Amino acid sequence: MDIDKKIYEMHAEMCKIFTNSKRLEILNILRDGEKSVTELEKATGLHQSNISQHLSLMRDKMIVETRRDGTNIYYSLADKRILKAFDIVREMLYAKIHKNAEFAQKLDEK
Amino acid sequence: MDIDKKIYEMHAEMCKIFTNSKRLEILNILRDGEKSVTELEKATGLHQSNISQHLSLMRDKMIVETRRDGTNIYYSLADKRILKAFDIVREMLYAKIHKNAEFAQKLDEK
DNA sequence: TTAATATATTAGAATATTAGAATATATTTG
DNA sequence: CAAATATATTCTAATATTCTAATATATTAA
Repeated sequence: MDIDKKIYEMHAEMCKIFTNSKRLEILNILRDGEKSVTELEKATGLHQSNISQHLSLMRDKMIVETRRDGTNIYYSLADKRILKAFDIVREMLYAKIHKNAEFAQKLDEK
Repeated sequence: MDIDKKIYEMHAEMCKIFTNSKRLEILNILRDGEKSVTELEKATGLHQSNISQHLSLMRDKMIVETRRDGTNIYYSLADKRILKAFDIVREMLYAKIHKNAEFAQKLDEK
């Protein structure tokens, strides 16, 4: 298969991970370093099974890595470069929000 | 609603656009500048209706912009910053491929 | 106005994703 | 070994996404 197509598919596949706001929240919490499932449960308020599902998915896709310490399992980012990509998207979103706000204001002025 | 949650949701929503390899291919073609639907049809080999659907979606989400010239409609990127994010993801993917290849080679050596 | 070209929309079947409930597994402590 | 704690897995109903084919709309040229 065409190598370019393959990369597009891998890219699309990776982005599927980022289509869930809870997963993005989890990843953003991991920005500061590894966290256990329980810590993530407290930080997000999600059900344990649900967090575990999200983490399992992200581990399969090699977005996060794990380290066991006793009964705890600590999750961390496998490649911190993803944070840079997230930051760019966030910049774009803020710009979009700002643009929309300006547009709304112009409508009000009429 | 919590502003952070809102941003995570917008981010997730935007990433939905990138979960389709055809859309990523289209966006990458637009890297070089605006293209008409027909040009994109030729470049990708996709059905016209399908391209139109993808473009319509990306236009709704303000990822691409349009300009009409006669019967042609030219599509372009609304915010070129997205390309930088794509490049980071691609770097990560290449690193992952490389890592996997090394691992496979170690297995062979045994 | 009619034909030709470019683009958009709709409908529908196949497939994928989600959260939560229930259950299972693994580790430590007593 | 039994109990307690932490984490993982499985199942299911609801919802969302995909592509193709068919049809519709818009613009230009004759």
